[in-house]
Amino acid sequence: MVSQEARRDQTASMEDYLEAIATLGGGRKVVRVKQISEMLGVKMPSVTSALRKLSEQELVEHERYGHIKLTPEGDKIASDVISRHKALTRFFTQTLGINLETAEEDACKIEHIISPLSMERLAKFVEFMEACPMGRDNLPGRYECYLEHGELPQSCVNSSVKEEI
Amino acid sequence: MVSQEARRDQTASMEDYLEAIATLGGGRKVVRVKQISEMLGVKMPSVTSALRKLSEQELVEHERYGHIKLTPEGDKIASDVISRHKALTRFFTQTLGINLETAEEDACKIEHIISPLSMERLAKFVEFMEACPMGRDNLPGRYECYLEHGELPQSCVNSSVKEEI
DNA sequence: TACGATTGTTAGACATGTCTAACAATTCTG
DNA sequence: CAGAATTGTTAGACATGTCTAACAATCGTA
Repeated sequence: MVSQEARRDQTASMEDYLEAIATLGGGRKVVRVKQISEMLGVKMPSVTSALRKLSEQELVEHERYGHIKLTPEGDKIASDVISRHKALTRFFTQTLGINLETAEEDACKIEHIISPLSMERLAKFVEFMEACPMGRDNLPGRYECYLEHGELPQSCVNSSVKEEI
Repeated sequence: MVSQEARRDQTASMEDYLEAIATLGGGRKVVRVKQISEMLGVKMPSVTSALRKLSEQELVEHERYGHIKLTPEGDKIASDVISRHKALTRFFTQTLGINLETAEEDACKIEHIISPLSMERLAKFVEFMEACPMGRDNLPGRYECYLEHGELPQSCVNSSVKEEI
């Protein structure tokens, strides 16, 4: 089972730019340099510079003072980054119980460096936790309990398993 | 519950150097520039350059052609990085079933960028999976099953839950 | 102990990606 | 529709961390 991801030969920075453009341009909205700069927390010249590089690679269409638009190839990479981002965010929020803000921050960094294999497995794990009748309900509960007490007292062990079977 | 980690104001690179020195110097063994360069896959001048920076910050003791040794402060940071590395590796191998090599590679990158909160929760999650009588045994099994079949058929659901209660 | 091999250092080039300052194009509005 | 405000670009400095090439120190051994 080979996953057909877009080629991952972009730097973390360039992936961030592609991701931002895809996100901002979602509903065919016009994408502006300033929006990108604000979303990524960089200054506008950094965006201009990145757009030039991405244009040279034909991942973005951009002419001076003009439209910013992903090419099909750029969009493929962006979609891939976004799907990694989503899976990671779900893992952090749903499995680990992290707040959304922190989860997004971590996802934003890890999405660029995690191996394709680990990414695929992690995504599957999240799916599993959502699909599994035990995992969906009991496991997070038991994990919560573990977080609170630092161990699994008998009451805790018993309280959340039986009714699921 | 505030975890008292070493301050995390080092770059990923510098953390890598500290980690390598700690690992190589484990049993009071002499640490050499060449070993560090091989372990990290960089050339020797990169190591020399890094050692100078770390010396300036008093995280490493190093004089020209001389010993390489972590200061107590450097050792604190290194230990912290190593503990993150171990927890991440355990997560990837035990929870996700990733091979050790890939797990180590991913751990090596993520250890530098994951937030303290997510790191703490992830470590707890691994502990939980090991401690939980259900998690330890059944959950990985069911997850394996899910990996293989892409869903949770009834037989799969039933086969690994009942006997644990 | 002196020479050759190995290890370590220095100097300086290079790649990436950021920034500020200055300038240019575009757009809004009176 | 002209000037002001906003947005975008260019040029060039800077930080990080890598590399190669050349040189220096150390070590093992004949």
